[in-house]
Amino acid sequence: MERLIERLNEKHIQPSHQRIKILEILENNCDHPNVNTIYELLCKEMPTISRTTVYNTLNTFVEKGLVSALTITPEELRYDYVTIPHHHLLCRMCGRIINVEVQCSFAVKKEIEGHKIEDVQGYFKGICKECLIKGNTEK
Amino acid sequence: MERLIERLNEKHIQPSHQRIKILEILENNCDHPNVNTIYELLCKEMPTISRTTVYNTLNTFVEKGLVSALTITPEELRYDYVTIPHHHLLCRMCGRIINVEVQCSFAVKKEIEGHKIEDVQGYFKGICKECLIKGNTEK
DNA sequence: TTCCATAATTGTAATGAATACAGAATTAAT
DNA sequence: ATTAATTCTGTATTCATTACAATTATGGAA
Ligand SMILES: [Mn+2]
Ligand SMILES: [Mn+2]
Ligand SMILES: [Zn+2]
Ligand SMILES: [Zn+2]
Repeated sequence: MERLIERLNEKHIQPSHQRIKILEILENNCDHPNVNTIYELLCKEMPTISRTTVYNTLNTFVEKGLVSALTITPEELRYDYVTIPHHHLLCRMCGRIINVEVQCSFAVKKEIEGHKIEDVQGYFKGICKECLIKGNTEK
Repeated sequence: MERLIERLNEKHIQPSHQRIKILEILENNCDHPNVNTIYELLCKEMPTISRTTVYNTLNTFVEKGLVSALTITPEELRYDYVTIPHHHLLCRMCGRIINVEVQCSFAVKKEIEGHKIEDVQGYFKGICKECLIKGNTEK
């Protein structure tokens, strides 16, 4: 709680109740939730929250570099509490996005073929370990 | 033209006029156009084409593995005539998506940390070479 | 504490990509 | 030519996201 307020202050974001709660949800949900998932979790504790507030807050967080947005699924943005670059796996069975440790030599380059690089995203699509174990392999 | 029909036949897609034209546009536009760009180019030669046909056709192409769809921009899908895996650069100034040669050792793996890998996408965000030369570096 | 300016939140309307669907047109088979 | 299947078209719908204006909360000055 104090730690969350601290993180908000570091990025010069006013720590309102809504913002603290949204950041807390991001911290506790490592499978990169979308706006709707965040909104529904939020409703349990803040029944008056507005969907617009969730959108506004997440946009602010991304602009200030507090969290990152992933464009992996075509339908919607997914949000990531972690901003240091890392790769992801999108499971086509359960829909979760899972962090993957990959040390890619190109992830640190600032220039490739004359183009200026500011951000790197790497992702895999497939079936996650848990779904494989459950035999959850065809829909 | 014959080559395009050949490619459609290989994938068991009936080579209708619309499909041939759409495939031709994809072949001639290497910056990974979206549906609207394809539609507007198409209108010049086929004024009666329907936007729905563009969507249907591209969905068919992707399902049959003739072209690939890129989820790099959050707004829309971008389409790629090339299906063999390669990396991309999204230019935040001109919006083009440019192919980048990167030999990533992870792009060929079939399994990572217990997860089954079926597809790999890697992309960079930044400013393309042409925009840098033009000094087109701040919007 | 009270007042005021600013920022944050909310609800509704609007936008825009993508899909659903049903009828029209085209093509292929008989 | 007739029929059946496929493709194409236009419209309506869905859904994520943004625009906007009104309301509420916040923080500082008096
Ligand atoms: Mn992550
Ligand atoms: Mn490409
Ligand atoms: Zn899974
Ligand atoms: Zn550019």
